Amino acid sequence: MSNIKTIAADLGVSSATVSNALSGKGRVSEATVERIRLRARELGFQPSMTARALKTGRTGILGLVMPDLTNPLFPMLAQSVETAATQAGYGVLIADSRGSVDDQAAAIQRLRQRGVDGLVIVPHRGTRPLVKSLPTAVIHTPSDPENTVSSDHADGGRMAAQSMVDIGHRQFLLIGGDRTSQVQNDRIQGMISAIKPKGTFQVYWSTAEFPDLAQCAAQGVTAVLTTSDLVALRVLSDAHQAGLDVPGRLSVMGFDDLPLGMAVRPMLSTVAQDGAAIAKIAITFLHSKIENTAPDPDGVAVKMRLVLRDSTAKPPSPHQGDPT
Amino acid sequence: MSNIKTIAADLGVSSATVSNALSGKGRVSEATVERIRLRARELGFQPSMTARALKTGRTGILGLVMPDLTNPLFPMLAQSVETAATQAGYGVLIADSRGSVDDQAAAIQRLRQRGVDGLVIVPHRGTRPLVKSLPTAVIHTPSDPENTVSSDHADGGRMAAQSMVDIGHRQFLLIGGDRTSQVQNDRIQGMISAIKPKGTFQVYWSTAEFPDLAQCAAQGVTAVLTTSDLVALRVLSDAHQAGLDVPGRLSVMGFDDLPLGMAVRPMLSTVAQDGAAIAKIAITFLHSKIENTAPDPDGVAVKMRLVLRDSTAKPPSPHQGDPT
DNA sequence: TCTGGCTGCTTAACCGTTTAACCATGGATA
DNA sequence: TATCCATGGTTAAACGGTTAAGCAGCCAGA
Repeated sequence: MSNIKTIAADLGVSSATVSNALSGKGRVSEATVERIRLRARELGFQPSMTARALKTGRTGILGLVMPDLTNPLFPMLAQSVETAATQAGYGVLIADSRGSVDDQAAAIQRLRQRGVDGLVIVPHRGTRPLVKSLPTAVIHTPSDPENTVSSDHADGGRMAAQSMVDIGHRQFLLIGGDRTSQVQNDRIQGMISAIKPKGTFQVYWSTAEFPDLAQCAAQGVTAVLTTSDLVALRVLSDAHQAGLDVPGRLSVMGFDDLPLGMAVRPMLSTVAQDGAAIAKIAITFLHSKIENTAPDPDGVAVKMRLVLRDSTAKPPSPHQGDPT
Repeated sequence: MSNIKTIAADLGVSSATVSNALSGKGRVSEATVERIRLRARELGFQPSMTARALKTGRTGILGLVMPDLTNPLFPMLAQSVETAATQAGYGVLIADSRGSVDDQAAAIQRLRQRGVDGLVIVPHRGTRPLVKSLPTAVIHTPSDPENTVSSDHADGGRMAAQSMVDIGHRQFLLIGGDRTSQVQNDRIQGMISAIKPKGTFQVYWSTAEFPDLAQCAAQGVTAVLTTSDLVALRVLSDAHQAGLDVPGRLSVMGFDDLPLGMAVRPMLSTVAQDGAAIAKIAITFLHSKIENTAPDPDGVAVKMRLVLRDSTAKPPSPHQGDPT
């Protein structure tokens, strides 16, 4: 492997000059810079990140801590974060905190030992990461005071519900996945805020009790809003088994725009996160903290995008209503 | 931050002794080792991975290269790899090759620049990674000569099909996702090998043409085998819309055991990968290559596990058969 | 008593960069 | 002509570990 000294010796200059030429920092003549660049290219010179890290104290690596890598959102986030990080010149080290809070702390500890320059944390339900003396971006939900940037989940819920209200729905069923999730609570609250002025709703949490769709429909419910595509899929299945046509009789809205939404028929209407935007803001935030330049303070809540597909439609017109 | 010299100065020994004591390498008296350990603990000493890496030429980091992080299998694999790597004392740097072959090369290049000690590659469709002078574990399929370790996809397909043959199915519909995928081809071949002795089959590739289920059923097909849960989900939906009861009239088998399989009704029968085993073998392989100790040569093909849930059952008995 | 080997440490080089400090040269300015 | 500054470098010291080589002291064996 060629290093800075090889090049220096080759060209009869000092290694400092090579370093300066390549980084554009010191005072080196244009001609020398060219000679050095050329030789470096010829030799396929790759600076040792390790040596640089040792000297500068910066590894150029960011840690990505997620509660559970099997979380269906992980791929999207990982990809977005990786892309944004790469663009900003960082590498991404992953750490799975495997659900437990202790493991989350251990994972952070491991990353820190590896000398990461900063952390992107998707916090474990109900925990404060508490990372001291290390730049940290928390991706959670705007209602979390620790939040750095995230989707505006409440607004996403609101949009989803509002779109249904707008086309005539009045009686809603809201189904959350896990009642301990702050994100899902925010989504539900957003939905409620849009429904309240004109309609009625009931809330269920699927981990506790899955509602009887036939019964709900009989009572006049025409739209089911969920906090996750996975829950919506279950709703679609149950509706079928109950003989309720979707979207003819019942509209079903998912959340998160998972790949399954395109595979199921009817294709799921859902609310998508702008992972790219979130990741970019998070990385930019970290970068400015690491370089301690002025932080970019905007974009804490990233707008979600309503994706209307085939599982939602106008409610059945009243004269076709269920006679029960 | 305390370093090895702080401790050395504190205790009146040389930094070499501290290094030796902590790593258990040189000759240090038991008493001194204890004193050093104690002081290190007191100071919360964390050795600088960076400095160690510079001297030893080992970063203790592995790169994980995947064609597409939004691939539904990524979470499982990432989690397993992360777990196995952590256990072996490695960190995991991720790289998304975003589908394109060029990007895959670029991703590998980036990882190499960061000084990773080895690579776990899930190759892009139809490409040879071609990584020279860097320990590499390829997770693909046993039929790929470059393969280091992977699920025995063909055997998984065989198991899935055999289980259906065993309970009486004779006419099969096989649906692949992408005909250019070697993994999916192997699965299909495995299925065929089990069906051929006793039954008949047709193969479709869903990216090209999705079969008309009603028609297939009319022609006597009683079981649909897919190469992915996502495709199976589509089949389930279509079957519903065609009025074909699953599993009463049609059995549907997925592949990969994605989370959606538990959310849909009927719950999907599927074939699961043993990600933990694959990851462990891959990491062990890399580790032995890195330390160039004798490699552990077994376990190239990891057995898959048949998960029978509610979407598969005996075929309808002949006297209830479709009269058309 | 001398030799040899073991024990328990120290010394110092080294890994490959970065960077502060210094220096020689030449041209412009006073 | 003496002074000053800009230019284009060089030198050497870090960064924080690892590790080969060396060395003093001690004990055992001959």
